Amino acid sequence: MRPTMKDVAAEAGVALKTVSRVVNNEPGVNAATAERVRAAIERLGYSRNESARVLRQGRTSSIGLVIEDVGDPFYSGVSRAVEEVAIKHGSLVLSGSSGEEPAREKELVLTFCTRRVDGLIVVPAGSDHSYLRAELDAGTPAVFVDRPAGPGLDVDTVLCDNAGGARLAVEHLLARGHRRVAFLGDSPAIYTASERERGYREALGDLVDERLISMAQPSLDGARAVLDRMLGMDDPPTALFTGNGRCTVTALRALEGQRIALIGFDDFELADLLNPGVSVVAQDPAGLGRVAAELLFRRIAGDVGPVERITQPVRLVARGSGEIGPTGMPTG
Amino acid sequence: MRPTMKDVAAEAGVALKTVSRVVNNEPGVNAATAERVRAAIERLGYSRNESARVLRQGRTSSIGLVIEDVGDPFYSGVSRAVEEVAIKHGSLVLSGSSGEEPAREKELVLTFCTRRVDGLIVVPAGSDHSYLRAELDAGTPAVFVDRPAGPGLDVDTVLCDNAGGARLAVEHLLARGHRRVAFLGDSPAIYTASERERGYREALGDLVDERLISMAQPSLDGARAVLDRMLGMDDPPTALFTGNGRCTVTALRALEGQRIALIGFDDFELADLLNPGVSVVAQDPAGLGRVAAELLFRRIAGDVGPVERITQPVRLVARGSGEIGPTGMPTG
DNA sequence: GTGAAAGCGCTAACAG
DNA sequence: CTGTTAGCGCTTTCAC
Repeated sequence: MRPTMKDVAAEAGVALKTVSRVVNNEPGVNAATAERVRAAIERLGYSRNESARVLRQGRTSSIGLVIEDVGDPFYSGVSRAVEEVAIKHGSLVLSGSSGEEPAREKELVLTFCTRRVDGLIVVPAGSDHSYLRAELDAGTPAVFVDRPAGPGLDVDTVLCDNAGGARLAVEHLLARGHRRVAFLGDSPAIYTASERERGYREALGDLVDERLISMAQPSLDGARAVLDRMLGMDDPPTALFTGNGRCTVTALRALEGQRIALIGFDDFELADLLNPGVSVVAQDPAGLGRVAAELLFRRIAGDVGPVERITQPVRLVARGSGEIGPTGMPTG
Repeated sequence: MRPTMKDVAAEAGVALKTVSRVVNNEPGVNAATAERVRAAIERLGYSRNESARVLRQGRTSSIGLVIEDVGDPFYSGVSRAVEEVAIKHGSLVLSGSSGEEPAREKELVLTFCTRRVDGLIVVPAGSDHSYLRAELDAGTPAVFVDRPAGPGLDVDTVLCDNAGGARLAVEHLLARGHRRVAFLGDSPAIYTASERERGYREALGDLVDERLISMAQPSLDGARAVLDRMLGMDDPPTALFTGNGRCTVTALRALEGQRIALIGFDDFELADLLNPGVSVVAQDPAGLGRVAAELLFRRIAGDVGPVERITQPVRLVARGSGEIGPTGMPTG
């Protein structure tokens, strides 16, 4: 169907290998011959079959990316950055969403391996990654992003400072006079959620009140019930710290305009347009993706240095909601 | 390095082909033999090299997806849906962002073709797709999404009703008494932008005033200047129609709370949380992606019916900003 | 400079 | 039920 190198060789009246040389810009081909080959390629509309090249060379020039959900702005930011770096290295990206299901994560990773990707970038959904051991041993490097690999797997990891960010947020609220700070986080099974909870507890110290902590998948009704209960207490929270972007948005909807200090983990588009603007602890998804991808390509290129564990800083972006005082009035 | 079928065959004491049969679940293998092979596979940690299979079968079980930017929520929605459908068909997705650059689009498409993807889904950035002719002729089906292919290329296309949606928005404003409706759209070189402009003009008819139309890349300062100019006129607009999600957000920022009726094309997260809620013409990115992918897989499966041009409906979501009257007061 | 031959790991086609 | 042979399209090796 499609013309092959053999066809081009016949058309140009040269040997197969000469075509290969021209296609790969290898030196040692007479300029006139090369020109004849190029003409034949043009005439036949030849394009190299990468599958055959891959089979022979063992390098696919592609990497696998497993994230939680491309539809989520945080992960699509990571995605975009990874793609960018991959292009720069002449590599393509095979990507898939795990939807927070460990089985799906495993399936995607193994499928990518079966395609012999040169490397893997994984936002893990599960906590058992023993299935990766064989692939790592076979020489496929992997970098974990946003969450660490399960126990027993020593692998490059790029995280952001979850606990530190949470401390930052809570300290910001404490400095403005709050003593009753509630926490709405995602399921503690998720690494980032439990790390942020840890930072929250560390910052609050003796002020921790278990009744002000709720860790669960954020549904609107659920959040509403939780907030109603908390705000109905004798000593209700005067501030709220939400554990990720989805929690923040859910909480904002559930609050229905009730005025309470709020800081959310994760920045989101339009946070500045709400009234008051939503103060957040901002991560840098693009930075996360870029650093992870660059590390991966270093490994692919043969870097066998010790396992790296990189923590990216986060920063607090004050927009108003986090600067409301315990009495409901804005503070410095 | 990695074990091959040959290794497994040796380990199990059978012929290569028997291993192949077991790996592919082909019938006609003695249960005991199959078990022996499976044990060998397990022992050696064998996983099939998909590259070799691809080379032999000519099917890569992968499709290429070219969008404008994975980081954009609209396109990541499309992406997610495509991925979903692909998984269902046992296919992987190679994806890349064109960043609205025709050269990048072409490069991505051709790279995917060189990898022999089974099919292509393309959100075109450019308007010349003659480079695709050879690939289509070679039997690689393609579906264009969101925007049609350039002239001369008869190919399956899934669009949404851009002009109809724009009409819907403008008529909604007209019905509430507006006579001065401005339009802030993206560059008219982009198909969706010019289609929406067309719908806007059709709905307004004689009320069109060229001074109320601005079509350009939406920068914040640019939007601010345009809006200042328009709102400073003797007969300023009382309503604004924005041509896509980015334009809407930019306009909202530029307006800085100035109260004017507004309807935007494209829905966006948190539109309901702003005050007033932002009325929009909502597309269905997931639907767009799903329909396109399903059509593509029908083609890959051999459907050679006539070229399809599918238009997806849009719907108006009233949230408040589009229901402000010419005097600035809410209307029914 | 150029070319012939071998083989990457697998599946298709046929033979036993 | 099992095995043998050929060959997908390319790169590698070595010979001319």
